Amino acid sequence: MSAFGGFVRETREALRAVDPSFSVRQVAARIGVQPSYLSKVERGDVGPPSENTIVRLADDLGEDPDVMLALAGKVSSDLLEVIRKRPRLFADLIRELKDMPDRAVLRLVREVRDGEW
Amino acid sequence: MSAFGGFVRETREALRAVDPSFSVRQVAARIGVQPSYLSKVERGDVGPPSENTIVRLADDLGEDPDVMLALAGKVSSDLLEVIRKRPRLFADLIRELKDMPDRAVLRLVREVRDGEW
DNA sequence: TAGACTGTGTACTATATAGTATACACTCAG
DNA sequence: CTGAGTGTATACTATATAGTACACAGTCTA
Repeated sequence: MSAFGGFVRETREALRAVDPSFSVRQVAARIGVQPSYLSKVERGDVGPPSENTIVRLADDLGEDPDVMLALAGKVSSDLLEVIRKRPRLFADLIRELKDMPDRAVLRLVREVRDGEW
Repeated sequence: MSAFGGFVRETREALRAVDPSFSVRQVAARIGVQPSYLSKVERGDVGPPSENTIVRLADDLGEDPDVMLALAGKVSSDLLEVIRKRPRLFADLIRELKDMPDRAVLRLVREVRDGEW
């Protein structure tokens, strides 16, 4: 049971407990894959789905797509594009922040967002 | 001629003008691929090589691996790992910085590096 | 003019990615 | 006791990735 698969199964089962439309079949139908495939994904029988499929799944389950992509060992392609456009700048920044505590990075995010600079 | 291939060819040719050991054959031998493959890569006849091969090539050519990976449409796997470990934090930060001018991001990098906070 | 280079064309390959399609056994409400 | 719904096993596939192996024609130089 992969980290990704386990997360999907638990999240979906929790939703199913209060809403029967969160069966494997119905979720699969909504996100546009075969039920057997979603079943295999949940049990880690196959690798995680593509980015698009993960995003549709995250949307259906009400979960954060970036977190679900991370569980699948991926990074959203829009973030990759930002880095690819200015690789030196962002590579330096990310490596610099690699070992910083969450609160330090969070403070940086807020500073940038609030334009305090 | 892809962006990546063109860059490799021009960089290698420039080096070859002053050092004959920068022929297709000899570079290919040093980085561990077939000469015909490197030739095809340079002409964009095939897609860009794997991350490992790009890094060895960047090393041999004395170029920045992050820049060469970016030209190949890729992002270094060590950066991906940083993001994957704290996806919410880094996704927010990167999206926040997406449209910021270079100097603003650079200032941030320096602030973090110099511990001015 | 032979030998040692140069780059490149052609053909092939192994592995991964991202699924589909169909059929099967089980459960549970009416 | 049936029929609608549940999850899953099995078999198959199309495309991409990341190259290898070998042969070939041209050039340069000693």
